[in-house]
Amino acid sequence: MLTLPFDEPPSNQTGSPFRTGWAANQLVRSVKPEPGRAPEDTFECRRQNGERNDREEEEEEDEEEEEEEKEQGGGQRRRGSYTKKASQARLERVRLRRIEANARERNRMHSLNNALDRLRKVVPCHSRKQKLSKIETLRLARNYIWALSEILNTGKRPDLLTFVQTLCKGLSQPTTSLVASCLQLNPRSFILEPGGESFPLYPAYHHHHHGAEAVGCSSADSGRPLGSFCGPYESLYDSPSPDGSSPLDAGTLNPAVNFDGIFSLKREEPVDYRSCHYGPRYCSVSQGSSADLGQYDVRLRGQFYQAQEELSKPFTY
DNA sequence: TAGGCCATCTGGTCCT
DNA sequence: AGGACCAGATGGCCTA
Repeated sequence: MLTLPFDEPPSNQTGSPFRTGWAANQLVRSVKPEPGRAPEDTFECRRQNGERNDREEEEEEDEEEEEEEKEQGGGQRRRGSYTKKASQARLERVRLRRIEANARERNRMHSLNNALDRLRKVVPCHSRKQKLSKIETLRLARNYIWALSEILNTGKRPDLLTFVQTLCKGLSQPTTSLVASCLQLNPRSFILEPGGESFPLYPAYHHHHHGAEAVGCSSADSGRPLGSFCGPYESLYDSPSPDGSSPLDAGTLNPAVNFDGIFSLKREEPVDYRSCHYGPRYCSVSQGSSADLGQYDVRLRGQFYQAQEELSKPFTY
């Protein structure tokens, strides 16, 4: 399922929260429930069980200490109160450590989310309005890498349909639809059944949008079954699917410098869109379709530079 | 309302 | 000892 983007990732982990007294704030928050959060979700309340465990442990320790004192013939009251205070301090330390650990964990997850956001931006279909879920982002990225590596390995251009099928392998239907919309394909034409076979075939493209432009191995307006297209994973790809073994698994993929096809990892000559296999409309941002394509980025060709630049950035958290 | 996704807390484990 | 990493639990939000 696609999820709506949150306003702004809690990014810029410029500093650990507890360097700015965040932990202390949490101590306050632990007493006063955070608005919008159920009371039982507060640190204090949610800790009830764990806290009790900690306290039980502390009390057990205290008992042990007292027993030790008795054994040693001590057991004076002053010393007892002293250990009480000491255990209180220890308890505070334990609580503080927990709060700090929580903050670190939160930070860690934020870093992970930031990385995922960056991944979302370099994945073929990037929507500002509807963002891919984490799992779908990872799946799409994997498929994308797989597809690119196959292109580099075989040196063949995939037809659009095959390419999109590869991208959408294993994705949820909403994500598949999104990718299809990005590439102006009819999702029904290539959505794979669980077994990996295509659904019964329909005219593949939105004729109303850019006309019946021939794409791939077939003419779009012929109504020819998609089976007559370059079959998925057949003509182009040697490996059966992204789910099977891939060159990435084998570690045989060399970093490609120039592939004069759909994707340009590095290009020395000016782009000639007449040679673009998918036509110029797939080489730039789409706009104005029934699926409100204006909100999407399709990262092919020229946009790939941007993607690469994005990838080249050092990871900053 | 159920299900998906997410953020957060938490305790355990491993590593330095 | 303390931090990083991980997975489970929990509750909130959103959508179909």
